[in-house]
Amino acid sequence: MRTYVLMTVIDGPEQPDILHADLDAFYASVEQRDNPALRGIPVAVGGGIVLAASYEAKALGVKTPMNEGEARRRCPHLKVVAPRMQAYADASRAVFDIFHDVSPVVEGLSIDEAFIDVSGLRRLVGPARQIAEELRRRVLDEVGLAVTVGGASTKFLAKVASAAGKPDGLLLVEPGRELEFLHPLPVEALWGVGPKTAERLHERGLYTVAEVAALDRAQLVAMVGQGAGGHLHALAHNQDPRHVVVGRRNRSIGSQRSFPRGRCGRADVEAMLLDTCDRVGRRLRQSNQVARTVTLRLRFGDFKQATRATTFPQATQHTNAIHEAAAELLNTVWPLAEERGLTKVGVAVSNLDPDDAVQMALPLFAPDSQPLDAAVDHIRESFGHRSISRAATLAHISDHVQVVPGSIT
DNA sequence: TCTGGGGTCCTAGGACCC
DNA sequence: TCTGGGGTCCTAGGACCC
Repeated sequence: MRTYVLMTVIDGPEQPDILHADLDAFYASVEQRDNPALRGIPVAVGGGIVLAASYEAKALGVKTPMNEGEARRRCPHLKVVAPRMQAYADASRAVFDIFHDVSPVVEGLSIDEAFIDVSGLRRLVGPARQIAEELRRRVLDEVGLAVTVGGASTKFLAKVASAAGKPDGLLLVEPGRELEFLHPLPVEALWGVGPKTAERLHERGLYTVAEVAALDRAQLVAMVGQGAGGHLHALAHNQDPRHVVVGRRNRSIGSQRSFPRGRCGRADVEAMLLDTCDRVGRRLRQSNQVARTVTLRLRFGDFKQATRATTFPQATQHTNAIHEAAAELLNTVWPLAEERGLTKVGVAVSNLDPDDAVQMALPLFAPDSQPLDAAVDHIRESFGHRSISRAATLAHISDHVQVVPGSIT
């Protein structure tokens, strides 16, 4: 058993540009905020499985995702409350409003964390520490939640810093002292190192980031593959060129459901499939996007997973089309599912494009008088993304096109 | 630790085109 | 008739993150 000493780096006059803000034990904290009887005691949010645990519960070994029985064994006085997703969404929105008020460059990562670029604010507002303190104070005063903030010169290290600063902390890594902070940490601190990769690194005697950093890229690539190897090498040297990106779009939308083995027959599975397709379709339309690929996700009795996918020539938003495709995919794997037993069914759509771009583009070109390629190029240039990815799509929508002469140059 | 539901990214192979 | 490189798109699986 190894132990690691976490070194605290005190920030000096030089201050980092990127903050990572992470709400502490988010769901559980919202419950404790809204119900005073839950404060100071171990609380888990969930039902059957723990979705979030308060710090009092974490201290007794309750983690996510742990099943409720195990959690109660570890913590007999655990108070388990049912999730209230709407309350968490509302709290998240209020917190993100504060983030946006503090800096225009905010990149949400999930319901409870975000990167914030403060590089442009030094002159206007002040250094990172001052901004981070203000942010923490406002989130506590205005929303009633504790947020931990990490700051560093890269996104990756800012995230590591916030993890090290938890709970209810602020940890800034002074520029120039990044490796001093990073290298003593366990390899698991590196973004992308989960159980499998950690095991492979441990097998070769690598336990700390410093030990990974001492290897050259080729050695790491030989251990864990091209992508992950290069990635690990870069992160171990705090090389992470990613910028904080505003308004990133989802690449997929999905919904899934699990159930005990043997519980569901074909009719039940089909009902669940229709329900998940309906949820996915609704969210797709709400987000003003269209999708071309439908993926059916299954988990069998042995917890092995399988996916089956199909791609339409033209994008759709309709529940019916999604459901037809998913039902057809289910048909093809049903013998396998019957043989092995199912424990999960899910549907996801991907290959997303903004719907409004297609709608807005319709009046812009004249399919009869312009070559399709030119029209496609024009739309792509106008909207700056793969708003239409195939001539087939264009041919399909051209029925609805209004001709506006001279609109293509 | 007997395993939720929402995602992201990478890899590898095959089809297909020039 | 055979051989080739480069590129894109699609499917399937897997690791990882919160």
